[in-house]
Amino acid sequence: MSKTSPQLCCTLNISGTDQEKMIKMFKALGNPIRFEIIKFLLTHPGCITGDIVEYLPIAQATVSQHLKELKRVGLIEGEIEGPKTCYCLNTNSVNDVYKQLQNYFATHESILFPL
Amino acid sequence: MSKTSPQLCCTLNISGTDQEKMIKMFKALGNPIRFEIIKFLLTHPGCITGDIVEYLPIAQATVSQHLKELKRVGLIEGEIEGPKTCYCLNTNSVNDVYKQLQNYFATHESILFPL
DNA sequence: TTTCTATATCGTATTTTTACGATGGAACAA
DNA sequence: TTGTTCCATCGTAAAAATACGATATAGAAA
Repeated sequence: MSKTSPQLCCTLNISGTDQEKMIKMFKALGNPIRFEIIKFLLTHPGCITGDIVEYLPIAQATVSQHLKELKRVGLIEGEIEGPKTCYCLNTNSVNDVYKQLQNYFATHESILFPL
Repeated sequence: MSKTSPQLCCTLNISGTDQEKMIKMFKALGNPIRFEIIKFLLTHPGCITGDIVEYLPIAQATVSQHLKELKRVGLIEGEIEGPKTCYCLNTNSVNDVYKQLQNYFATHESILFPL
């Protein structure tokens, strides 16, 4: 390619795009603790912070920090109920990312599924 | 759940498992530069390091570092050809991760695809 | 009211990531 | 041989992530 079509430089000016959202979600899922939280919420929808803290081998403050990050990127939602907070997956966001991935695979099918 | 089934603590002792591999790939894909490299390889299979360096707005050493990381987690492969290195996606690994994701979605279909 | 419970946030220490220039080595060209 | 190109690695600086104890706050209970 160096000697053929000189492709324009990639600028990475993609703030707010779907791709950027997907990258943030990948990053969030790329941490073992946060991945376990997502898995836990799959099997325990609507549980409270304390349940997750009890399940994980880390301090409560750290769990809270991870929950905040998962909420920030849109993977989960928290609903305050009195002194507790109920967390559940944001299924819409999760589905959106999954659809984007499916789209990537469909678009580059011949490369990703070689005969 | 706090008052019902006391679930065992998650130990995160998952070294070498498929899940750990997937988490590492998520982490690798959770960086904008590395995501762009993967996208570039989708459209420019078999290109050399210099092509990627030319495309991205960062230094050659940094690109090389990211390529090393993508190779480490198994998303790409590099083949040395004389003084150059040809990179391409590891389609097997990519497909494996995709299949795992499909499995997660299928297993928790009722939660992830609410009516 | 006071006390307790649940959880978010603060402050901070440690580790990891990211980026760069400089260097080194391997293969090709002259 | 010498010089050049390509690219990985080294050394390092800056930024971000991760973790914890301590604290604050809001609601429930006493």
